[in-house]
Amino acid sequence: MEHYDFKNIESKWQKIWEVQKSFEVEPSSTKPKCYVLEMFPYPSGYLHMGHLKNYTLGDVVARYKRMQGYNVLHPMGFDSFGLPAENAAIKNKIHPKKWTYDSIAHIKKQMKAVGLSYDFRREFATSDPEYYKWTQWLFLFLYKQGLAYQKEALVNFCPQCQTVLANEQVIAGSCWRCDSKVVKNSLKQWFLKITSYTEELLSDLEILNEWPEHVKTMQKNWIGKSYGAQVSFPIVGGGEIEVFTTRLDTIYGATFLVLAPEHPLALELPQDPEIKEAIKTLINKSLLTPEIERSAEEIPKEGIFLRRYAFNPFTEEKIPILVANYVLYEYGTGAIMAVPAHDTRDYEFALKYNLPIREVVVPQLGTRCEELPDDGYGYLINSGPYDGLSSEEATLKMAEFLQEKLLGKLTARYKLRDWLLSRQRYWGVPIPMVYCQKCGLVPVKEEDLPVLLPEEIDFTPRGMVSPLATSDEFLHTSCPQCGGSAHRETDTMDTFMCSSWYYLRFGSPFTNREPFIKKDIDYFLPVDYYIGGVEHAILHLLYSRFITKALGDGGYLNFQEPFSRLFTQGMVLHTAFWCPTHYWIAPKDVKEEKYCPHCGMELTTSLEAMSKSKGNVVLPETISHKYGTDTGRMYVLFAAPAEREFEWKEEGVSGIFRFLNRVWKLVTSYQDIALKEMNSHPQNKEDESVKFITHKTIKKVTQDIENNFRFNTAIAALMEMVNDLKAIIESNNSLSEGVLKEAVESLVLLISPFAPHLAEELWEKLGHQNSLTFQKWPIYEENWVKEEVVEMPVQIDGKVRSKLIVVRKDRTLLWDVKEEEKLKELVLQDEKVLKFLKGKKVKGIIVVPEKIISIHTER
RNA sequence: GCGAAGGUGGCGGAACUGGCAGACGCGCUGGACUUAGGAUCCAGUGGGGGAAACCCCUUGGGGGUUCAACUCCCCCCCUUCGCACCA
Repeated sequence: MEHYDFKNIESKWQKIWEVQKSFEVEPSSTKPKCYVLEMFPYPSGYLHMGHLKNYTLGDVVARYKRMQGYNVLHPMGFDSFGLPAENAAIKNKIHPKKWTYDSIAHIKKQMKAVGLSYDFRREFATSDPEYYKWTQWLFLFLYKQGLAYQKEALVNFCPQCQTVLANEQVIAGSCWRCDSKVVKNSLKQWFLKITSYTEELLSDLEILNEWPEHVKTMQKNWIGKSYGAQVSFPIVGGGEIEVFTTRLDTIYGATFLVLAPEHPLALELPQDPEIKEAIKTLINKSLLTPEIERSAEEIPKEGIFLRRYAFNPFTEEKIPILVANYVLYEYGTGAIMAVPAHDTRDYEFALKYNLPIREVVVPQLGTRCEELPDDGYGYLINSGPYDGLSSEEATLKMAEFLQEKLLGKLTARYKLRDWLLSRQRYWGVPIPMVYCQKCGLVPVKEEDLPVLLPEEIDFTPRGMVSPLATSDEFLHTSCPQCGGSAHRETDTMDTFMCSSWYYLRFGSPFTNREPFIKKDIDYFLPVDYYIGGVEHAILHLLYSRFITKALGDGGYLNFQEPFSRLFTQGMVLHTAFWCPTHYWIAPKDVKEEKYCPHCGMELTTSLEAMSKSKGNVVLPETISHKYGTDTGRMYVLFAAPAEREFEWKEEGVSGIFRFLNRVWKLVTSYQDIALKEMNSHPQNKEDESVKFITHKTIKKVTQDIENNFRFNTAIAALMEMVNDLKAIIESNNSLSEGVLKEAVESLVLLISPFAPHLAEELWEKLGHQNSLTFQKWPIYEENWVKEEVVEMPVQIDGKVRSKLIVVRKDRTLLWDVKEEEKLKELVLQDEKVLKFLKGKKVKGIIVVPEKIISIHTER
């Protein structure tokens, strides 16, 4: 018998799919669409097991949906602008462009070798001028909508990467890429006004029913809405300080005010030059220290009294004004009312500087707080006319008072801030703006796009200035408005801009006259299944949602949300080694157990997500060369539930390979069975068993695919099917061919999304002419998913003591109530049951149809 | 500190709205076929007791509800991941 020759089979079918253009798709007026998208990769050399898992998840859905009759859009491309290309280029002295496109070529080859069913005609890289032309167009669109603006701002700067970072890219005060501490610098920067959409971004989370809850929570936290009040405190001697508080009810306990060091009033208010100096020192200090050290719990609170006072509008007392490092300028108004009795931070600060503490909210009237600070809600004391009110009532009453006196009102604040777009780096999309001496800031004309990234350039990072500024050819241009001499904006865009709209372009990549043809987008979008890692839960997804909404308001789109269904897959982990001085050490370089090859330091071993930078990648080829890519695909799906991370281990792979071989042997023993016309109606008991196995499996696999990517159990069900079929076939020769044909064909169809090459070959061997890409997915008959004979366990006092064999009526209904009574009689005649009931008194019998019979006795 | 997810054999993991815990796979043990097998096939495999029939125990720990609990309730422990001076 022919053996399972995966090498030839795989290349054969990959060629056929290519020649037959199996996966190319166009909008159709008759077929319903399904848009399956995996997050496209950053092309950093090659694909590893983590990518394989991600793309296979999508591929299974895509292939399944095709068989269900959907017109499936399944595209792929490359997120190819960004830092690593530059870093690699500097390190290896290759141009980022060459490095990037070499990478892309290699990765594409790998993708094809895996048999991913992409429409490669739609492929693009975000660094293609044909694509970034439209990214620039998008920027101009936002600019015209008033959603892009420039601002001198304190920005997060990473000294290691030599670039400005968005707030989202600062993780606990460190750079998201290299972990260096981030410092603050002042620079004129481009921002996108994502805050115009804060409320929509928040409230539309409600309609994303098919998104994982935790991702929505993360976005909610990031947007960070909090309800409170803004209150003006009049300054003694004129002026006022506005604060934001979520605890208006505690305002009688506000015994001092605190300004952030950067607050403009911090330098204006004090009259004493000594204090001014001290404040300047404090400002510098808080700018230079990273926002928060990764593991350090807290920066010690430091403050300076300005020797100025404000009136508490409620108590009308004079309270001191201070400046302190624990108040953030970016949040709220940059100033707070301090209520030490009911806020831990204020309490700590008050103790240190000996400021008054006044308890104003108690848990129950007539009691006192057990311990201060106490940030719980309760009832007011020491609060004048508000005494005795609950926190809630008091807040409303106090707000009325504020409104009357025009001193404030209830309001909400958000943590979300505008998206800092500018990057002082080379390998990115040039921002299409021009500075004219006469006209000022002028957008590049649409017909002059793209503003090409110059290739001959020294792209080493130089800190606060983009490398583009060193290219005279790029820099000097004429003004689009007056034609006079002008120079270009030299900053490039954050690469999240590139990935914030790529899913739209996939729906319509063939036009070079507009970013996309609306009619095509109307058909294919939104994305039905979006699959990728949780690491993009905030940044990429929030930006994409924002861009979708902005384009929608501009009339370009007619849907609210770009991704209807989101699936976050668990990462593939592998052992990695870490040296405190030499960072990640590739496992292949670790010879002496756990010692750094460079310095001999002891290495830290940990499980990490596979990534090139950690050196712990395993390539798909290590499996496909030995077992074939179908085995590799199936293994990453079988090893663990799709949403869970798992540690890569090669040991388990052979199990899948053995299984595919069993499938091969089983199916090839029925060559050309498809050519015969046969009735699949069962003729005998064995036929019925086979029929039952078949339909039970169809049901299970279908539901597992539909129900949240439960591919691991779907594959287990297929294994069970094969095991059971083999057992029956080997012990019987009375099986009807029609029933067998149905079983074997179903098996091949069911396995095809997972192991498409094998399935195609077997389908052909069975005698079919056409590729099974568009074969109909099998449908189970409800009649045949339940076995006729049911074995019911009998429990006595909670322990299984016997089993009762019951025959189902008409395959559907098990029994009616009368028969339930009969079963009770029956079970009391059972020998084993009688044995265990000896000397006991039966208190009750419970019959759960299809499940169990439970007897309990008096105890 | 706050929030979320999770803890089941030697390992990865199954178990639908409470109904036979350990599906499926790896590994391991024994056997068959073999010059050989790291190929294939068959059998066994949670722990303990017993010659056996069988019996007892077992889903992080402790309590509870129920005829019946991995599943529900209360308390505690541990792990992972988010957020973290956000007023």
